[in-house]
Amino acid sequence: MKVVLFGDDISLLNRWERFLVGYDVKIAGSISDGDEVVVVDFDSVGKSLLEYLKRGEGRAGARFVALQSAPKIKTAEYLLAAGVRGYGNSYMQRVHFLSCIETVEEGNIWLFPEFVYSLVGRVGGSIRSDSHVDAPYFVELLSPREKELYSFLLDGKSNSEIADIMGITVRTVKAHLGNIYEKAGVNGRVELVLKAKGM
Amino acid sequence: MKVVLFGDDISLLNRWERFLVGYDVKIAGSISDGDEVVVVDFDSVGKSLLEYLKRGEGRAGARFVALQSAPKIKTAEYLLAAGVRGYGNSYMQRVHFLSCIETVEEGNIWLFPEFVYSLVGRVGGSIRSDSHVDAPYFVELLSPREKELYSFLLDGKSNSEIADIMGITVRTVKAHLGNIYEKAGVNGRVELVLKAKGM
DNA sequence: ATTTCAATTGTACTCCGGTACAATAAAACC
DNA sequence: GGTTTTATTGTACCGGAGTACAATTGAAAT
Repeated sequence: MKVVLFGDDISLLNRWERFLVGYDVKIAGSISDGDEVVVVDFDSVGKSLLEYLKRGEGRAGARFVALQSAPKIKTAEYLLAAGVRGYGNSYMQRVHFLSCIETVEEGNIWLFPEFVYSLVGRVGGSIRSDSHVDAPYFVELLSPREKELYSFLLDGKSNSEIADIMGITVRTVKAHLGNIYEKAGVNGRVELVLKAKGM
Repeated sequence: MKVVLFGDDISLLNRWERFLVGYDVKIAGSISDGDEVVVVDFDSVGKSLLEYLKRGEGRAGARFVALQSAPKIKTAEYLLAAGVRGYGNSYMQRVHFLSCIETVEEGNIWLFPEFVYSLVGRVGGSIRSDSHVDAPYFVELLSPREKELYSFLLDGKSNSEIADIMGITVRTVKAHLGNIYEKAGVNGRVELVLKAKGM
């Protein structure tokens, strides 16, 4: 995954770069477009980002994350409308910073917690306290060992990788998988993964 | 920070415990209240949690995070209304899991990305003006034909089924798939589906 | 005119996944 | 005690998926 950092505050860029050990990181002199997550220091170069987005350029690949020292709800709304995928605090902890990068890389939207909270507050009227909780799901029917294997499968592991991790043979992996498919009512891995989130 | 894990699924509790290296972790036999983050396997002990929350006990200290193998928006709404502070996927990656714990510990609300997205959608047109946010980013890079094929793949169709539907040969299906995998940066079907679902 | 991209297809091959035969042993349940 | 479930494993086989070689054609952009 490629991450581009953009801003005038060198110490902040260095901070982010330190968080991104193991990632393909570049510090950019200007906004450009590519298949990458672009983290922008909104305090120093917010104008450039807004001009760039207003011009409607570069909608093909880059996912923008705008970070600000004191994030505001109004700014969040504005940036979301402009197409930014992530917005939050420049100085947030590493774990949140990485979660933000991964979330945006996966195509989702990442927002600072206070904004999420405000969204929940705004739609509170439609959050019902008597909502029906869904019926049992096939995962509840799995044996402990089957569940363990299922989690590795959802990590994208192959049968032989799972066998290594769990200290069993590939043959046993297949046996468990056969049981899982039967309980889930599917015919193979792809169907199972599709079912995993009710897709 | 104290984290309590509660559920009947031992492999899942072990998974979470592995993520929480460096934290003060306890695996609980029942729900109790203290100044701590309580992570609950909603699939196995959801009833207990709901009963506990309905009784209105323990509002002083514990912050509850409910995780489920297939999180749903309705359930998110229900649990939020009941006072749960975090809700998401039992099998999410470590970076998101830790971010969730930290966010809830800080007094904020953590929600799985699809729900955040739905909240953004509900607040309305003052935020959303950009329909391309709908799709995972790589989808925007696909040609029309590739997109069409992608949709059938997400329906769980095999290569030969897709070939029949689209009136092309299996060879062409494979060629398009190869292109899609390259644009998505994955090595095969399962990885693609996992990526499509943001897991 | 040239280049690039999209769409299509063939041959060939390897590997992985899934299933069908079978089996044993232990634990839990009736 | 008998039955069921869970966990484990072997042999064998087939088919699907994915990739590496290659190619042609048409449309759009330069």
